Amino acid sequence: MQGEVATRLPAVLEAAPRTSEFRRRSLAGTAIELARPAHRTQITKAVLRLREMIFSGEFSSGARMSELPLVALLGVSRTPLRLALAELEHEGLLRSLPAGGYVVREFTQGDVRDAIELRGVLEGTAARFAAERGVPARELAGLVATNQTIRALVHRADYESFERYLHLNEDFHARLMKMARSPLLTRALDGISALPFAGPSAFILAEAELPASRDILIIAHRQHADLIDAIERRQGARAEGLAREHARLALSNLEIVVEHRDVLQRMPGASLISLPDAAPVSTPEPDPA
Amino acid sequence: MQGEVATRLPAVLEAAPRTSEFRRRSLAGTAIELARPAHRTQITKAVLRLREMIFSGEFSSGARMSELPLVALLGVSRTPLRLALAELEHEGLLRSLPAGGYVVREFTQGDVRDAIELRGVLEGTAARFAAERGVPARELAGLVATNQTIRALVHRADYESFERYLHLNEDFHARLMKMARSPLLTRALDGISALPFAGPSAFILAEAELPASRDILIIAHRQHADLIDAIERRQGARAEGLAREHARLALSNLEIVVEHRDVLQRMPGASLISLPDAAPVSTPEPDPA
DNA sequence: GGGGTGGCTCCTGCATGCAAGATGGCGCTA
DNA sequence: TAGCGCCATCTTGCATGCAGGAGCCACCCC
Repeated sequence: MQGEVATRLPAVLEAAPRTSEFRRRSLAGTAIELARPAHRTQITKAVLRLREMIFSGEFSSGARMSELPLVALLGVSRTPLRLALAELEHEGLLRSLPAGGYVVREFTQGDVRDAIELRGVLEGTAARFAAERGVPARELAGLVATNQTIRALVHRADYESFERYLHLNEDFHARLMKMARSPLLTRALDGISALPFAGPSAFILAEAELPASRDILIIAHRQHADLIDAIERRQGARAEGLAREHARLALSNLEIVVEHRDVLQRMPGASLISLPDAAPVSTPEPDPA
Repeated sequence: MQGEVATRLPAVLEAAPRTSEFRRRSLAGTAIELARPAHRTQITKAVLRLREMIFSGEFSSGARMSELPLVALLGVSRTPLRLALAELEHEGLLRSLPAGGYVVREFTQGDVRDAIELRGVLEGTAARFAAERGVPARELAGLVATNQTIRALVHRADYESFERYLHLNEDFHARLMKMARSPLLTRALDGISALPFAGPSAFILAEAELPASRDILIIAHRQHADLIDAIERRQGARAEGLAREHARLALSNLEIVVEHRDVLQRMPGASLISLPDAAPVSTPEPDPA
């Protein structure tokens, strides 16, 4: 089984950022990307391509993002490229230097921990808002249906199921956020979930590859169900606590994954995370550009 | 007394956004502004000026921010202006249109409420982090000293004291955030506090002008003290709850202020808030540009 | 031999010209 | 008279040229 898993992993690895991207665009995110579906503008073309390259580790963290090489690489002019770089800085993927210019940002393991905790705080707030303010029955039914579909997939091991699980999980969290009816909260959460390791499906990859952590899917499903129950019963504090704990599942996965560096390094955005002891990533030379 | 208050109010109104600006720059915010102190670049020049104009209500919410008029107005070229507009969009002050271009964003009273609640959630998380992770005694002493200085000002009614209070209050909240030692949390909070009505000193103006709400300063001071106590005792949940409730003081002020439209309309950023029933702001014509 | 200084090169920030698309108004037609 | 379509203008998106500044290397002086 492990063999088949390893064989089909690349497809899943490709799917993950795309799913996340879909969520970013379809939910709230920057209206620019929402309005221009594909590569309508050079800016979005550059943003999408750069984000993909950063996630896939083609730029080491700390690498300088000089404009002229990127112009040659992406085929866009400097003007839209600069807008794209500014966008990625706001997303947190790049860091601007005092003297000008950008470098790929580096994240510590503590940053990852905080990002996950912070997502729990914000999703907890969303769950509390939903419980306190009430949710139309129809909307709640949609959430229930999503989770029931998830239930059928939890125990299956094939990879079509896994991809569907990823999508449904994103969908569940998106529906939950929508129930809060708070644009500012959505915006704040998007600012966190834009980081590749902070989204609700970030470390799910580990659950697929490492059978020991597959139980987490069962737990996650139960937490979803309890969350729905709490919202339905208008139990705000319980809903908030459940959502926080639910996010902390990713913390467990983080710990599992740092013990299995090979799994971690195949995750999108792994090259951005600097681990304290071991070799950071594959390439020994940090600055090829 | 009320006379003197009204006479000196404009100075305070001018001071408020400047203080907030200082906090944004000095804390974490966008590294661009941190690196270039004054108007080193045309971008920051445009951002600062536009933000000031939006806060002071020179653009009505919904007004289109066309580039060429702004170029003539600000004396910068279109290239840095576009960067500045993108920056303000990320701050949440502008909204981008599907067809291109930006308009000044409009906020409902519910948005204001959510922003305040959200600030409470994030500051609560900061307080919890500080309590859970521990704070060096020296740093805690600094927070105590700040709050003791505030204590001396709570009962005074002159406006030098008031300006000092504003500054000290910002300082207190900045120190608290620093104690959390979480760059991502700081970033998330900055994303909320950038909104003119969401910062920790947003509605303090009401407390100065309306004697009935002056008690709130006393309550706020006590909450600060309790917050310090909770952090010192490593009581994370208590610290979180206190910080949330502390933010909700601003909700009280919001309610007070919507009853006194004249006070509200002199606040920075008031023109961005659409109130459900009454006339939106002073100017009857929404589009002077 | 080491440190400081001068020059050079690369890079970013800014301005402006051009083109495509959207929007609004006006006129024509049914 | 109302609706539709076309045209003109305005506005944004993009590309490129230019200048200023920071960083680096080499060379010279102490």
